[in-house]
Amino acid sequence: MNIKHIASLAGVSVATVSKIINNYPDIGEETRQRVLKIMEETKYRPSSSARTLSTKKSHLIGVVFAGKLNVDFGHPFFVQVINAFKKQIGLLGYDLLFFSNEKFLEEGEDYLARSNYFQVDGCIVISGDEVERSVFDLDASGVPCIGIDIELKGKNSCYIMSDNAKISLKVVEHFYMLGYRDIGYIGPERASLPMQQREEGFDAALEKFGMKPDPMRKSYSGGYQEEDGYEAMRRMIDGGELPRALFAASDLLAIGAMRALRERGLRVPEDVAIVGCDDIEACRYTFPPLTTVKQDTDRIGKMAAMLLFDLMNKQMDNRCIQVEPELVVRKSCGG
Amino acid sequence: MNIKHIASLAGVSVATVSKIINNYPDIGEETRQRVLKIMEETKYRPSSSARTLSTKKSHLIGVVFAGKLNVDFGHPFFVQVINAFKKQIGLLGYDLLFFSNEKFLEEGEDYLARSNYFQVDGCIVISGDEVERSVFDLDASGVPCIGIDIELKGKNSCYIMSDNAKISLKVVEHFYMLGYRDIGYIGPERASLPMQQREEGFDAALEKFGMKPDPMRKSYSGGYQEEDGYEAMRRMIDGGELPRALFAASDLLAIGAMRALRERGLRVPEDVAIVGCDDIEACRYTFPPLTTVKQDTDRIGKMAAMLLFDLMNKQMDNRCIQVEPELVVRKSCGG
DNA sequence: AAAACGAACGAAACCACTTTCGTTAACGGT
DNA sequence: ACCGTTAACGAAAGTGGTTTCGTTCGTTTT
Repeated sequence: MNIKHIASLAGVSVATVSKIINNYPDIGEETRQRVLKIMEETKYRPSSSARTLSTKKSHLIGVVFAGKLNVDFGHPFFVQVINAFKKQIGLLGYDLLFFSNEKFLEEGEDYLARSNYFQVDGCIVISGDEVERSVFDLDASGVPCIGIDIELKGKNSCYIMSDNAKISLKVVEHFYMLGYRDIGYIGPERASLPMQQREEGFDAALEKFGMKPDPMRKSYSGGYQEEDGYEAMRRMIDGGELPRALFAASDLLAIGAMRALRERGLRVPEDVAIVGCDDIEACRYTFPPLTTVKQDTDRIGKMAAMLLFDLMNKQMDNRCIQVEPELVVRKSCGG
Repeated sequence: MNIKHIASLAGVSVATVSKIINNYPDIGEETRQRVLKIMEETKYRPSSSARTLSTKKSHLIGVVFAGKLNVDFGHPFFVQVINAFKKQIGLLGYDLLFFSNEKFLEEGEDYLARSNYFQVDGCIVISGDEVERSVFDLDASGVPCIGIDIELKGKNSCYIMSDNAKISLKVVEHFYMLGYRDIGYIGPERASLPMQQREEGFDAALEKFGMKPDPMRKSYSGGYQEEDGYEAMRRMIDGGELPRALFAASDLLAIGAMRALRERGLRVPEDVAIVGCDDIEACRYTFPPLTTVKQDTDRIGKMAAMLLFDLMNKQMDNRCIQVEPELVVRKSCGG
């Protein structure tokens, strides 16, 4: 069932049918209704590939998980963002295409090639840790891109992330209000931009409240996982200088740290208060429930969609949007 | 940069280039190499839409989340399955297209229409709770479909789910070995097929071990969420008949039940032992860590991909595959 | 009544590729 | 020298739409 059938059923030309589909104004009302009715009855739907072929617009958004394979559907933050993004971009008439990196990595293909192949109208790129070069090729190529937690500099790109300095500020402030003057930090060492910002923001916040950063109260983790937090915490305990309050740069890190603490007979929050970051679902179910800073993933995803839409449809400057974080107080700092 | 450019650069016809791309045998080795070299240098990639248009194959798999909107990227089980599925289907050369239900629900479009529009080669449909009619239209249409946790009967469909009866059997057996003779159940009442199977399997398993099902030891939850488990547990506590062991048909339910127990001063596992189902990430971080039955999501996803591949490429009978579950012992039953 | 005009519609080129079928030339066999 | 065969390649007809540019015809203007 294609446009030709519809045309002949309605006794008009294919051009006319096409114009009706695309809301051209130069069609009489009676014919429009007649054709519409036939399309309805036959459940006709135009073919997206034929359409894409002639218009160069696919109404598809490519989704790229940048970074070593751990950033995929399993990543809680990513999942929330993409969920919100999907809702909003769906409302705007786009569908999501997930590039499968498996096959094409082995064949040496890259994201740009995939984007061209499918003629996606734009891409959202979400970054975990280190980012492969091919992501920046894509960015530089002029395909409209919006980056989450990654600095994209292409002329048709923008990027969005939480205000990470403010995240740290909020936790330090929270500790300070609770009377803590002795605050440690756990986070990955050579890390993504957001993580760097969190650490720098942490140091800055300490200063702001009249405390001074102390390298002895920092413990660097290899990665972002629970296990990494566990290791980092153990090293901090064994190192001797145990702070009374601790900011872990991700919830998983915090959860791992709590496990290490518990193993050594230390109690949260009595012996050490702790706050995480991200507000993944698991925070609510730990013991004690973890105080954390929520990244506003709904807003990030939604903004990403709207920004990308603008990027695809009008000229725009490259810019970065920061999204306000929110402290979520649970039980891991007492109270 | 299209096939015509390549052809003229190489001094051959477009037909020849096309044949080279598609590995036709009737091309001389020298010309093949020459053309290949040019394609390499120009980074040429054929257009997927043109290709789809003429071959009717898009190499795209449609992903449909069936059920009331809660089944999306936020659903842990779904996410794990789709992740494994994506890996395997990616290896086979397919990419994933997520239908955005937002827009098209409001416009009265359905899954079948979307599938036709994009000419997806097949679909994976993942079911949470109740399933809208449009899913069965898709199933019946002959588009190759594979269902996860949903019984699809179309002639080009298969479905996969965990062996839910065995899940229940394994938990009852576990409790039995630990000496419990008094086992309760929490689960949704009017529920999806897997949930029904779990409940029936539970009853059957009790009989098998010489215990008898007791309605007083069942508490039905409205849904699948933590809150639902909390409510159901409270009702059970207030109802008076508190079993010493409890099987919750999902981890979130179990986590909610644990919260209700703790609130009433009851301890897990001392006062009541509990096991959940699914093995979501949070199980590891609850207090105590939750013993549960792991659905083998890797295997489910992978099998789904391979089955769908067969469905798309050869004639096959409709059938159902059951996947073996695995008990994961943590701390919520003592020991 | 002739000219001008606008509304409604269609012819045809185009998008980038696939695939069938035909053509050509070289080669081996007799 | 002639025929049959095969290897290597190209012409052209699809595939299902979109869009430009006419064309036709009824209506208004002068």
